[in-house]
Amino acid sequence: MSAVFNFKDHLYELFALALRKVAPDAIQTEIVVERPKLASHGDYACNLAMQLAKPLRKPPRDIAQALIAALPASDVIEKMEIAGAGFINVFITTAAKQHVVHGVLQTGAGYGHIRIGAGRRVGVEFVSANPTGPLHVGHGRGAAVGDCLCNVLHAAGWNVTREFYYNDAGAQIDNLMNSVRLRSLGITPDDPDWPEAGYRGDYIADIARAYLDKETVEADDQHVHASGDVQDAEAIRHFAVAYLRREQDLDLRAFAVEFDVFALESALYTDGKVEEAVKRLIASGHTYEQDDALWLRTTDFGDDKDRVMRKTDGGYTYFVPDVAYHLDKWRRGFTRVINEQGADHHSTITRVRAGLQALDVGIPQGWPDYVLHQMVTVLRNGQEVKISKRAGSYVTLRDLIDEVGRDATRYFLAARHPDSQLVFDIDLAKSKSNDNPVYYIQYAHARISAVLAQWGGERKTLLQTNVTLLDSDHETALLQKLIDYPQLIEHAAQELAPHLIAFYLKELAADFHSYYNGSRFLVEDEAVKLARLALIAAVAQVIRNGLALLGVSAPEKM
RNA sequence: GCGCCCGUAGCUCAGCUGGAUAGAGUAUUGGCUUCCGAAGCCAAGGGUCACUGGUUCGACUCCAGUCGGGCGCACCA
Repeated sequence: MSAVFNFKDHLYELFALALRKVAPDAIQTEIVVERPKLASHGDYACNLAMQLAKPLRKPPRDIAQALIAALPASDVIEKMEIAGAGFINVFITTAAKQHVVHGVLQTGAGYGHIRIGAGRRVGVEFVSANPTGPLHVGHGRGAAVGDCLCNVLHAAGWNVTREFYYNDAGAQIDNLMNSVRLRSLGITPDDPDWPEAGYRGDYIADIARAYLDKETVEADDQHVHASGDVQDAEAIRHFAVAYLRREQDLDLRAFAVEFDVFALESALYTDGKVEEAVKRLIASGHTYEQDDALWLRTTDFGDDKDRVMRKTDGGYTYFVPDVAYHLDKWRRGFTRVINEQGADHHSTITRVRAGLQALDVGIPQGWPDYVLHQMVTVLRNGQEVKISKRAGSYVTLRDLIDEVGRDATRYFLAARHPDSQLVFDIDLAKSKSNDNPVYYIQYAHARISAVLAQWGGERKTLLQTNVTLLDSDHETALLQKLIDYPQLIEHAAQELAPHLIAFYLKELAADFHSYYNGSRFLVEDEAVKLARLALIAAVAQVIRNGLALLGVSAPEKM
């Protein structure tokens, strides 16, 4: 298949050649080829002439004229126009655009897969909830954004490893153990003796009951039997962590999110990785003893004050195992790592990066990358929802999935820029009507499926269909939208912005619905019929591909 | 007080590394089905892009400051 429909890169190359001829002394000038907002401005526009106006000291329109004259011939270009201050607007021939239909139908689920990742490895850590309670809506956002990001990076040609880190060591786990122990002894959060920091949710009582009933839970490929002994703190701790890990796994499964690696904080201690990292940091000379504690001079690496590594009581602060953990990631060969976390963890970034720099093992500055998502508030009947019976003080992910379904939950949590605070409107997500974008997109897919089913022909017929009849406004708009899809993947992967997929799909669905209302497909004229069916089959394919990236289903009937 | 994020239509939000007349959904108003799915389509109204200054041929976009909202500022994790 020799047909070109990556017109953007194609034009970029042509303009680069023209630049060499017109302005050999200014070949470093950045070339930008973009899609204009208005159709009257062509399919692609280049601002190179305006960029060159200053170095060449000539009017941009004259330079544009020269660039056009110097541009190598291309049979995909219908015409070029100079517009505005000196834009070169390029119009692509409809014939060239039509090739995309066969391109999509031939590559199928692979359409949109590009090679910018070049098979390089990237480790993406997300969710990483502590095993101290059920997953809540904030974790859900992390799961939806992180999973979609992984899918996008995979489509962009990266070799992605999904990783979940859980803190099964430290003070909060002591707190969990203690809360379960007290519950086992019949003490409730209402009791005056209940500790201030104790976990209060109903799930603590569930764990205590299971422990007393000597249940067995299966989590992380191991079976943990409860002894029922209320005095055995270690046994309670072990059981409680396993119990909550199982619950979180069930939540993730319900959300259709899978991980390749589960990393345990406790293992970093038992494997000696924490000790080793500490030794390296001391050897690096960036540490010092003060007030019976060991400090890391993070101010050497841009922090605003130094941080304690080893406390007076001999324990390490949180970021020390975190540094050890990231050293381990580095050694596992992840030259690129992306951590998707809630924005409330922001303060650790500087510390972890500083620790990694202090190790002096060749880790580049600014490694790893972070994607931080802002807080989620949940709305019902226009009121903010805070209370969940199970969790005590927040909305669980399971509640949301049960109430509005997996598709809508994933869509709504992934469809916003991670930097923006998110309002999750339960009533909107539940509504099976025109105000719900998930159904709007799925409906487009179901409509196409229905038409194709009614036609009843074979898919391979469409692969050979003559598509030169596709030239109406609606049809060329859809062709261009399909052409844009691979560039969308590239953009979303570069910007680490999975929400762009959701917006694209809404636009694609809108273009289709508009086309649908103005056209009939199962018409008498066989050539027209097959051409239109081929087009909408390609649209359905791209909707499927895009929804798959979001982890949302593409039903044939609704 | 310091750091990070945000501020775009009544509401929820897009706006790509600066580009041409700032967009969508929803809500409001008015239209469209003898025919493939009306969970749809078409149209209208709705804006000081928080504010001020700067950089630029060009600023919603970049920089500085102000105001407002969120999060974080432990020898917690």
